[in-house]
Amino acid sequence: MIDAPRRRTQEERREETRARLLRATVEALRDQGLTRLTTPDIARRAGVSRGALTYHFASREDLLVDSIAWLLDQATGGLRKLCDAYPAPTMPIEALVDYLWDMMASGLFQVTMEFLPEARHNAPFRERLLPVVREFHAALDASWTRLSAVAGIPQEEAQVSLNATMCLIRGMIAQNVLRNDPAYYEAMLGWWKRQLRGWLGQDAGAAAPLPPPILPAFVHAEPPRKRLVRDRARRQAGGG
Amino acid sequence: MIDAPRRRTQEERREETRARLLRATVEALRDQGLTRLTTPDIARRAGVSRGALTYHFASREDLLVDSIAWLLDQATGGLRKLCDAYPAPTMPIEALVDYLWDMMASGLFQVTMEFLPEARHNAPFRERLLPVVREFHAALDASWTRLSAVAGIPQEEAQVSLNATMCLIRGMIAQNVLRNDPAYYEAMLGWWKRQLRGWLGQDAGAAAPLPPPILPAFVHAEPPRKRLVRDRARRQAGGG
DNA sequence: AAAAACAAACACGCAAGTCTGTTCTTACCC
DNA sequence: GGGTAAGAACAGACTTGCGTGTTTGTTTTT
Repeated sequence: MIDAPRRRTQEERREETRARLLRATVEALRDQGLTRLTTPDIARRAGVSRGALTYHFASREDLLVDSIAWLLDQATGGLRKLCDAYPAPTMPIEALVDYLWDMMASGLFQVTMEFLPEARHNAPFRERLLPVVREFHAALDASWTRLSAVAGIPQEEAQVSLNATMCLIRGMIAQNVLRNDPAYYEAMLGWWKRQLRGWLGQDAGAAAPLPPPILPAFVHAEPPRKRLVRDRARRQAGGG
Repeated sequence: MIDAPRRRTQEERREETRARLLRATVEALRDQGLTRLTTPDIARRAGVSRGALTYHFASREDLLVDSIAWLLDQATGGLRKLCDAYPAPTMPIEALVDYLWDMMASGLFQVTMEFLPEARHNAPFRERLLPVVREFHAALDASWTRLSAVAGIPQEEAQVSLNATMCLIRGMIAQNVLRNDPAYYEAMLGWWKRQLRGWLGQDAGAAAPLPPPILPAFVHAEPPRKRLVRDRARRQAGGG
């Protein structure tokens, strides 16, 4: 027999629906991209009606902003947890770089690449994003400071080299879209780790256990084609 | 009196119109972004009719691909010219980094950020872009090799460090969208130049004359609002 | 009973692709 | 070499599809 849907408080209903929508939006953003991000799609993914969506979020843009904030919050939390995992001993720099890479490459920067262009051309949207992103950058800086403290490294040096690490990772992920060449990136990241260890004056360390990623793994699916490809969709007779 | 429009050959007409459309597309892409890139807009910018556009390019996507190829060709040419400018003496690494930064930040990577998400989610589009981008990457690698030769540096080392430079620059430009902080990037780039000079075993060099940028300077205008911002467009009574 | 939460139908705008008609070049012919 | 037919190049109207925001109606909780 099927349980009748348990009675929930209004707040429970509200928060669950909103949470489903936020997560669905981020996943759709990563898997389909911003241009293919439609409110009917999001509602379907979240398992709610479009009416529920429009009830909780007045516009698609509102939903977007809140979803991005949610994602960055998750990332901040993971980062904090990582730092907590290395209180007294020195954090192996390789583990840090690997963690940052996984965090960015598995979802965070994929999603960022989706909304950055919109932020560039849509001032109100950008303004709403700025405080959210500022908070994330502050969390990064705080992490670098904590790490430099436990490792006994000049804070200035840690800031610039670890922020540069983030930029390097961003650039690598961006390039990866049109240059899928794992060896290239592995070599570059390995080289970078060696440089970092030199700057920060560390010896080699063991690999570290990392907190789990925020989103489930992404498989490149490409479901129904939209818009931009209509002319390419003509099927050729024959051929398998 | 007004000159009657000079008689042009079909090829001249064709090439001029196509060139206007390619350039207009790239500029629109940079100034308005891919989501706001409409064929009526492009035609207007190019000073041709929409009919002319659709005559020369069967689809918006065709026009996009050709425009990107054109842009990357321009960049490749500039890079080659830069290398030619430093045949015998050692290229000052600062000049190289500055050139790459200007090239990427003034248009190339701005535009790239626009179409990367589309390439990620649109396989046919991506496949058409791959050979174009491969050629660009090959031109980069060739430049690194040439530079390493004149500078007497191990080629391997030059490849990885200069490709890393490109990735670093990409990441910085991406971050710049939501962290407009010139001092931050200047410091990072300066730090990076010092590191590079160390690896490549150079002394300080004078600033170099750089080839001109591909596109005219961009001023953030944000003309008519589209789509995503409709709800934000409500004007408040009063206020200046 | 009232309000919050949800559901679904409606209307508008817009851009891409298609199509039909017009102007400009070229090639051919006498 | 001038006139003309054919085709390239251009111009603009039309059609369709789709996604957003809106609105009106229903269920659930208070």
